[in-house]
Amino acid sequence: MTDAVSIPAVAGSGPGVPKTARGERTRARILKAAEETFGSLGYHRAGIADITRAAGVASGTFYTYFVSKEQTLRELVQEMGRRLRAHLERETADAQDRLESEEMGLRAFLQYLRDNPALYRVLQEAQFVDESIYRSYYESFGERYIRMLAGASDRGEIRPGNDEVRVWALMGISNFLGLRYALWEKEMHFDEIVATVSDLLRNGLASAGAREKR
Amino acid sequence: MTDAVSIPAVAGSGPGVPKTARGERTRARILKAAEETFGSLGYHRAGIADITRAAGVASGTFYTYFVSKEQTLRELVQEMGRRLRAHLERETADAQDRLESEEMGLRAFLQYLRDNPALYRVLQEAQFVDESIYRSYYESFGERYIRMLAGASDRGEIRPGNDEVRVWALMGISNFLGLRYALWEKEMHFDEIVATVSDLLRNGLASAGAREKR
Amino acid sequence: MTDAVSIPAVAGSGPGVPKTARGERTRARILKAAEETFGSLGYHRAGIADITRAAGVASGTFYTYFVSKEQTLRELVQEMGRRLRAHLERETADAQDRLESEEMGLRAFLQYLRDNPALYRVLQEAQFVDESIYRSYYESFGERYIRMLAGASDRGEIRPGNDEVRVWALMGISNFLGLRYALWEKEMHFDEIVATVSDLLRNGLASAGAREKR
Amino acid sequence: MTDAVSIPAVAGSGPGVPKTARGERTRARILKAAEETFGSLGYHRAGIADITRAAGVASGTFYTYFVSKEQTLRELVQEMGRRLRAHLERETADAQDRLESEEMGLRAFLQYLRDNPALYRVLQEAQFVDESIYRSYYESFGERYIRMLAGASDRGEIRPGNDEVRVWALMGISNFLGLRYALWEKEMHFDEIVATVSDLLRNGLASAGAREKR
DNA sequence: AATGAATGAGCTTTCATTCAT
DNA sequence: AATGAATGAAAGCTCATTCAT
Repeated sequence: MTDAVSIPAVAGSGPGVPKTARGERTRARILKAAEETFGSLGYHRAGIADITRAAGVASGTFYTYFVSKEQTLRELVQEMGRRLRAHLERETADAQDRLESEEMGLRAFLQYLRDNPALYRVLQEAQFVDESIYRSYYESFGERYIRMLAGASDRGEIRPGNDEVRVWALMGISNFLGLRYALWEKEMHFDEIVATVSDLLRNGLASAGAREKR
Repeated sequence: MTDAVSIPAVAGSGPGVPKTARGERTRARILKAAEETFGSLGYHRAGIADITRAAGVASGTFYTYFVSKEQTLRELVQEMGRRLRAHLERETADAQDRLESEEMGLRAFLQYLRDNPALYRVLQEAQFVDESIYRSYYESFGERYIRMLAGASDRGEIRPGNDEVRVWALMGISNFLGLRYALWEKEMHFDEIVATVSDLLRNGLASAGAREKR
Repeated sequence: MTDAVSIPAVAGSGPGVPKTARGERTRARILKAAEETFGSLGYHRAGIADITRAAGVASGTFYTYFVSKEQTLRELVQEMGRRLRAHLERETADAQDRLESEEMGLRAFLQYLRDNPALYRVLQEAQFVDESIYRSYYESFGERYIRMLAGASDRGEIRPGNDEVRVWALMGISNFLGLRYALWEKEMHFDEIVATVSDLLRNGLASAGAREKR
Repeated sequence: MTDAVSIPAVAGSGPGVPKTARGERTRARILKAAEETFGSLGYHRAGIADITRAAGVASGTFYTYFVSKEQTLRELVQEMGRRLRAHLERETADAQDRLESEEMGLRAFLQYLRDNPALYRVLQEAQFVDESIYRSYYESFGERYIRMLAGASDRGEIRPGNDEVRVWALMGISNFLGLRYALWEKEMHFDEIVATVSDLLRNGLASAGAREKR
């Protein structure tokens, strides 16, 4: 967070950081077009030509601001991660406790994904182009998440447990529900989804009668 | 195995279905090599030449048995799905109830993934090559799963709820934990993971005091 | 010389050494076409497409046998050097002494260059693509040459002197005369050229009266 | 210097001949940078951007003073040739006779090349970019040289002979010795080189006993 | 005059697929 | 059935040059 101010992200890694406002605009247009194109065609099917066409610039212009297709994907993943994180923080700011925060976070995530479907595809494809960026995406996500669970655990809001494992479980839940209900079939109301997960987190899956053991 | 008869168009597809035992062996060698190669290099980086080299045959031989690289991926996903399902069914056969089945299933999945890391990558990459095969993989998986939850619900083993949503949540949990602990870092004992998830499913995430609401 | 038998030159560095006679023929056709194309258009202006067109094969076929344009240039220089050396050895075999050998060698070189004009251009351009190959071309040439002068010096055929310097001077003479009279303007009879150089080598440039000093 | 007036079309070519002193300076800076860049990277590897970066100006500024990369090379060759010729004339001014002039000229050439290594590369590469400029470089050089030999011949300083051939032989000697001892390996003292060539020119290569014939 | 963004033709290289043997 | 050579479309990328400011 602190470095978000002093370091202009990884943006400075391009062959030429734009020096004029016009250049800045063009660079942004291309990055946006890359997001759309990767999102719709997929990273591998998307050619530089597709991106520049979508951006309305000549193909060579891409290389005025980006070193390579792959490097652009990296930058995109980081930027999209930043945006998502900012969205989630904003949307969960009013939560009274962890459980409520989980509910608000899940709903916010589903909405965000429905509005930004490219996020999912770009992220998933990045996984096999450069695993490290994908890992760092989830690990940076996970670390904060773990701290939040630990805090909630200390405050007695949630049961003690292995927070790392629980965090990855929770991220898995969001991820799959997002894929299924925010990207594939959008017929189910998010309230229903959130309520179901909420029940799972508040009461578990087991019926009261099956709750003993371990 | 039985469906290999009913869906021959997909399972045994290829310009020439092998008629000799030797041909059968060659085809199997190539498919195995494709699995390994897709698993290690990834679908896009893997070339037909890499596959045939790994299989120990000439590059042209690939097309004696397979229509295309993409079609091969499809076949692979189906076969890998079948194998995984068979494994899980075998490993959860002795479960006394749904919760126990969940525990055994998760452990079995983690083990399987650790032993067959290619499964994850092949499946994930297939998602963007042909979404339909990926969806049908999870949907066919999900349908059985939903029926199981419904049965357990009827038997009073688990709380009533939206089974479809719960199934996708559960699949998300397995998937992420598998990626994190069976593929990336293998330092955590599966017992710990299963216990944590088990606690979540049996008692929820919330502490007893925070359990009211809805 | 000895390795010319056991090691198939640098030819084996291509992506695929041809395994069939047909492949052997194609590879040779491409290399020949590369020589012609580099010779006429020059290394930089010559595209792979020019080469393959001249060879009568598809553009991709080039990469069946060669790793890159640059690597091909390297191989070409080595092969052309070998051929020239073989030619000179053949043509100077009957020389009675060093001076006669110089005459026969110069004439043979001029003739060879006139018949193989590509040699000059390919070699000169290679100099700036990969200096090492150019240096090794001349140095391997020079080493033999030095030994010959040393032998002649021992036998009293030539004046004692710094053989290395003399060799480079002699190579410079051939080179420039070749460029001027075998490539640019072919109007002068080689006899005249050889006679002039011969006089220079036998009697020096200075008139008898100016011959003292040092 | 004087011909800068008579051949303005070539020497001062450019879309806009600089009118201000500042423009003059910029143009000179770019030309100097071109020399350095062509010399170090080579004509083909050197991009306009490399040149302007070295000159400390924006890339577009190049075209304020030069028509094209190729045209710049041409101008450079001419200028470098002029400078070399001026240097040689200065350094050989005190020579008493032709032989001494050859010695002083060779030494001066070696020194000049060692101090201006770009000369060699720029010249050699120009050869295949525009043969005519290369030819005219050597031919203009050669013509003066021939006249000098003819004069020396008339004065009885050197043996009569085909001066054109001898001139090209002499230029070849300088060229190769320069490459070998002023650019590649600088370990040998120029005195030794000059002495060796001097002996060759004064007494020939042949020992006294082998001097008959023709 | 000077800047730096923008252009787009052209290049080398890859590789799934087909063909000839 | 099997081989490996041959294909050619397409991709990513470069860079001399032009344009807008």
